[in-house]
Amino acid sequence: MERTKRQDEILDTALHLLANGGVKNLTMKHIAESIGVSEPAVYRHFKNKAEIVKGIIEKFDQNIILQNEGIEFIWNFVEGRIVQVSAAPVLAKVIFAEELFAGESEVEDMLFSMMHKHRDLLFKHLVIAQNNGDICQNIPVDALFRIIIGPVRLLVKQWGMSNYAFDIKVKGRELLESLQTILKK
Amino acid sequence: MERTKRQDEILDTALHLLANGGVKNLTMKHIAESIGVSEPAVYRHFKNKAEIVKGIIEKFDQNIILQNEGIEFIWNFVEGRIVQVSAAPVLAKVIFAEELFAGESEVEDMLFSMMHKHRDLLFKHLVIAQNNGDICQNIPVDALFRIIIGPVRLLVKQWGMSNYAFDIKVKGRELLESLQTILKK
Amino acid sequence: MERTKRQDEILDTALHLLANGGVKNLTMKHIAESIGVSEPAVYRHFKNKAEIVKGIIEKFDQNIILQNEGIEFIWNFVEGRIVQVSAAPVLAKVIFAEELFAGESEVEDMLFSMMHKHRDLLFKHLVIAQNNGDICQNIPVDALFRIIIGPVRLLVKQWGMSNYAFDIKVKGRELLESLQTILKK
Amino acid sequence: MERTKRQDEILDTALHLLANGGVKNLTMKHIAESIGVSEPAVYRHFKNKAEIVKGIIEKFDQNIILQNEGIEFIWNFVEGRIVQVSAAPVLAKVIFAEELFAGESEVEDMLFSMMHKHRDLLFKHLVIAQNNGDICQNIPVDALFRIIIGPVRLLVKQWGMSNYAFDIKVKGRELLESLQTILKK
DNA sequence: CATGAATGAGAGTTCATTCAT
DNA sequence: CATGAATGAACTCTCATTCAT
Repeated sequence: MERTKRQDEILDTALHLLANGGVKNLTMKHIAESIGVSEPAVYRHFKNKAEIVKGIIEKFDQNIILQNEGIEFIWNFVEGRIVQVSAAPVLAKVIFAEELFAGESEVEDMLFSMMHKHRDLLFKHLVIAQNNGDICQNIPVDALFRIIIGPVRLLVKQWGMSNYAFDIKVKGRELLESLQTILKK
Repeated sequence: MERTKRQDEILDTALHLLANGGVKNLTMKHIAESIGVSEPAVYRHFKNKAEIVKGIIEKFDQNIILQNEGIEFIWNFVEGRIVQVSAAPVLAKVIFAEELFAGESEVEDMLFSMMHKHRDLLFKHLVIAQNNGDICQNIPVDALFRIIIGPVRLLVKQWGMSNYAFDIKVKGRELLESLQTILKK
Repeated sequence: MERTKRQDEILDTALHLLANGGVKNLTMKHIAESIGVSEPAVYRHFKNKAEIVKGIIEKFDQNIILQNEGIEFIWNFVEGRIVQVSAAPVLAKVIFAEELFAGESEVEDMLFSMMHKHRDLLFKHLVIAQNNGDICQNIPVDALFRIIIGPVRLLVKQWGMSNYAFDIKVKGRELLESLQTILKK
Repeated sequence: MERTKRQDEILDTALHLLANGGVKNLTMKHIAESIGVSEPAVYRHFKNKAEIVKGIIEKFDQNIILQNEGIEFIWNFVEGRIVQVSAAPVLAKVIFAEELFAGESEVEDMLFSMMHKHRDLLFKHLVIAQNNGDICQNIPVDALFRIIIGPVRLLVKQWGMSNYAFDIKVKGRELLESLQTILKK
């Protein structure tokens, strides 16, 4: 889905509004004001507000590097999230806040399927990693999944909620190494 | 803060509305309708909507059993969360959704200080556990914190988002044991 | 369907707005202004604009006197329309303007079933009248129906469009007598 | 007023929009979409929306055959309406719906003068017919006018509202013969 | 302790129209 | 001859809250 310059501008603005002030801050009026046009002008570029929200969600979808396999894929995925978020800090405030869109079923579906896509992918590579002996085999895959992704989500959330009070790259690396240490064998 | 019967009823209703339909579902009108009174009647029991939201947040505060120390405290805390949530499933849909209240600074502060209170407590006992040799010492405390709490939060969230599709007690136990396994020594 | 005083006031106002200025004049803002309250206040009394429109339509439904039969019923019906309209002249401007509500399917259905109810009733009594020899028998019932109702509708419409430029009771009586004259035998 | 091809296309499209969905369906956006151009493009061909509406109204004006006189003219006029409408069925849905344009005074005037022109013409020939003894003389001319035109209007309206559920030529002929029967002498 | 009625502010959206290109 | 982008005005409707009863 190709986007015009204005569409990108709107999505960017919307993301920022969402990050600073939550859902109740994400209004068409605020979007319009932020980019300096009238409200109806926004409708030239997005059919309605829902389309804008969906546009934001699409930004959450990390470009997963497919060339890796097994344990490599896992750590790459983790690192990728940290890089993605540190490159666009506002994301930290909303990327794991699925509840923000509760009640808007179309958006909920998007998020749900995105979550499942990622989970299935990670599961697959976790199994490969276990079979290759690159990761501990004495704990179930779903626990493994939660033990890896849970901390990453929490780290990102803390970074956002603290208004970027620490260096997420440093703490991200620290977390990654810690995970590698305890999940070895 | 003592609560009248009606106040409890309102908070309960509000929590359910929030869980099923998100923030945009938590309106004074819906609250009033759900408990079968008029809107002004709700104002007899709570000064305004913000007070209701704060009342909900207070419910999140887990009653922490203070008699334990070190590693015992940690695992108890984790188990406590699972018990709390399985006893009141709607909590699963909102308890870790701090973003829901973004923009309402008073509420944000409440959540922030609650999070910090828990974190400080866990930090303290994690240090004790490390000093006692009950938990691995080769990873930093904050990483340890994230590796324990992150997965718990994710588990609870998945349970809520899946509409309680699995037995959280079983998966909670599984997660606890996995954490104990990998964090030993 | 019992109506409160305010509801009657709103329906009355709405009817007048519709009559003077057509559909594009029938806005919630105009209704609110006309009765001297704010827009939201109107929503206390009607769930939405559609309910108001439906309320107006219900007013079109003539109270049909059931005690008559055959030819008596027919002429009574015709007279009833004239009386109804002369008692509430604004009706003349909208009562036969089914097209006003085109596109609002729920309202269209209401109008359609009301039209059919009246038509069926008149058909029944026209047949009785023919069997009794009170009306000419050499023309089909549906033509008879159109020859009686068509002129009544046109008369009412002309009265409304001319801004009540003539005495509808006089012209109504004239029309009635003319119909009786030509449809005799 | 000569019309370009594009202008005819626009008027045709507009007429269809008006017939299917009423006034609220007749928007510049819909017109533009229906003929596959942008909105500003429509303004190349008509100064504004009012001009388009006026263009539609002009289509209502029946080409009256002037060679007939008296009773011949009357029946010809009636037949002409049926032919006109059966040739362009969408007309049936709007041609007698003067209320559709209520509030747009310029358009109202057009309709009013068109109605009067036809009425005056028919009056003139009705008088001739009465003088020639071709039609009953014991009822006033305006009643006669309503008794002839009223049923025709109703027939056309019923045909449109029923979505052309019957053969209007058959029913039109039936109506015409019925009128001729009862108005004889 | 509760209600009916009301309100200002603001939500998302659509309208006819204009202007630079 | 056509478009993309924009706009002021207006639309229906919902929000949290207040006040007289």
